Amino acid sequence: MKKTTIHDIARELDVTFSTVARALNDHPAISAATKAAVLETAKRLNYQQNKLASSLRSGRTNVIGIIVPSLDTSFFSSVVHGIEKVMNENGYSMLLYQTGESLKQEQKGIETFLQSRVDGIISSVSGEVEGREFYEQISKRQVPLLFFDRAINELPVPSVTINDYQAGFVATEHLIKEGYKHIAHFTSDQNLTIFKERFRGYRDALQQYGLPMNEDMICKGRLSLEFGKDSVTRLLEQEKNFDAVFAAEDYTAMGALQVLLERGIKVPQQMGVMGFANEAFGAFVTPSLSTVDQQTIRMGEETAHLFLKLIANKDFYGTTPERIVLDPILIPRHSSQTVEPR
Amino acid sequence: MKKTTIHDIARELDVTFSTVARALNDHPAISAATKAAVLETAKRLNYQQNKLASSLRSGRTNVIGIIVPSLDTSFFSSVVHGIEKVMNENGYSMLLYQTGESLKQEQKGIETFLQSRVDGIISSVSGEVEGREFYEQISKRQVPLLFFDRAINELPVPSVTINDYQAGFVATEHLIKEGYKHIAHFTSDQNLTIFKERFRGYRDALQQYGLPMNEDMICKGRLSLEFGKDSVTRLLEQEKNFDAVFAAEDYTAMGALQVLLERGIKVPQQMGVMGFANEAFGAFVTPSLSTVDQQTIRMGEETAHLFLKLIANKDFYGTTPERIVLDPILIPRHSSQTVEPR
DNA sequence: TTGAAAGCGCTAACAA
DNA sequence: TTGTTAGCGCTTTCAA
Repeated sequence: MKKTTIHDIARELDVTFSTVARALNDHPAISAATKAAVLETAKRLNYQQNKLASSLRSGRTNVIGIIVPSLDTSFFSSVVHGIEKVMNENGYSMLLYQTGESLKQEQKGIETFLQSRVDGIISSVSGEVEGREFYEQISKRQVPLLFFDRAINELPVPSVTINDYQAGFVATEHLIKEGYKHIAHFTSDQNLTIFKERFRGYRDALQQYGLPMNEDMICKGRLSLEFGKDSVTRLLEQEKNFDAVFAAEDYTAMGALQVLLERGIKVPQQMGVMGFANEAFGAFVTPSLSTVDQQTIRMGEETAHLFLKLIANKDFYGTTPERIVLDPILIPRHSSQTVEPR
Repeated sequence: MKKTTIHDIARELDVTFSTVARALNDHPAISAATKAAVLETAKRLNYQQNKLASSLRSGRTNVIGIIVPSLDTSFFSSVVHGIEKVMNENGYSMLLYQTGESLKQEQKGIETFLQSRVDGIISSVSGEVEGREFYEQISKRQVPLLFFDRAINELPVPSVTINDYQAGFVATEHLIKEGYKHIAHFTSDQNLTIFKERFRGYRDALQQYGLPMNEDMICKGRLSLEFGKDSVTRLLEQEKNFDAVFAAEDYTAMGALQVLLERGIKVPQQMGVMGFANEAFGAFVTPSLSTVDQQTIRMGEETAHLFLKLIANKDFYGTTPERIVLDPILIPRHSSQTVEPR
């Protein structure tokens, strides 16, 4: 079945194709009669606009590209959910690209997006190592760019993030106020601002409350259940003097929690545990896992709204990039709350 | 900055633009020298192919459209993860559309995809009520279509699903073999095959083992933690004679589990609980939640592979649709295993 | 209100 | 091996 074009409709009605185009696009200069006739014929012939042609000509695609490390993560899929929802309501479609934390993939994704002439790119970067020059290609081409969660602070790009420093601080402060004094920190070995900031918050909280920070109690690795287990096991076997764990991610915290319980160490009475990200399981485990919520869906929505606001303004690259910083929400649960005095 | 086109490169090198096009597309009939020169100039001028123009002309976009109810669900985001990964490796980009279980959104998504001239559509439908004629638009236009997880069996469309009947059967059978005799079933009120099949499996397992099915013990509603809590509470308060719950979804099972524990009912000794979907939390709760794994990432990969295989064949709509059915994997955990005899 | 015409940037068939 | 030519289907300006 050959596809119907505006020419087919024009032929059918004995008008020119530009009249048809006007009718279809709600152009003001068109008689109600022809418009109705065109719409009727379009429907009858099963006409469907060719966005490729229209975009090629007009220079707008109404498509934005989204780059995330992976969708197989509740955090990112949840943010993407929020972004898509809002963008969709505003007439945009979404091209999606997963990088798997690989810089090369990230570059490939951006190239594809640029070639597809997306109207904008929203990205959460893969690790801030060298070789990010390709982001400059985006600004060179004047394509609106936004970061969410993981931004490159050196670049003048608008972003929506949460205050990871504050998050690290309040998480640690909470543990301190609950009476824990020797708090270990499990974090990522990835070179990402988010983790450095959480660490900085942890460090400053200890300092502010006059507690010493012990380098031995900082464990870095690939965040995961296993890493949490291994790290806490190592600390225990080295007989380090610690009474709480603050992990930069919930699965890691969960691993620690499991080992502690297996070994008969009482949580929260003997040891406090604090995670990060508010994964669904945290509320269900026993003891329930204290954590920090990152407002994922809200982050997605804010990102989309900021994007829409910024592209409404002609001169995207002429204005100082707006950076929205969301507040993290501390979720204290049983793994860190000592009901009885110790 | 004006965008570079093949014409700019041609002018620079004093050749025609078709020579440039050939060089860029690795056409065999081109001298090594010109090719090198073109590539060098292209890079120097920051050339980037315009896919809109290329697709418009060639009739292929290398884009596929994916339709899911929501990404804010570990199941769908995980499957999409798998699909994107494989499709990306094979040179496809992915347009994403969430329906929020709304038929109208689903139709809108499909229309957008068709207008964008995607090379194929992969969809998980929103509820099999009336008004699905728009799917016929897809076949009319000869656009390859695939279903995953939620298929419309009446349509001759290839699909990748899991055997929900078998899943319902083995889950129930497992409970029976563990000694439970009065098994309640909590399921969705959505009119979806997947839930009807799980229910059918449940019913047949009871029958096969000579256990009566009691209509009072079938609860239908919007699957959620709350629904699980409410349902089990109601059964308890009505003093129904039941000793196990098989929920068609993990959060629902979790709700039931929480209420049981709160009321001091021992799981699994007094009551067995079985979920569905293998959500992350199931492994971490106490007692850990028995469930059925749906092989999400594998489902995504299989879907992508089937799609690639089918479009390699010219005549997509001429061949009988292949339906791949994956086996569910029973994951027995503590919530259903009575270690000691009862 | 409608028509005519140009062209977005590319692919691909045919000719030289 | 390279050039010529004709569109793909639409938007948009100018003219009638």
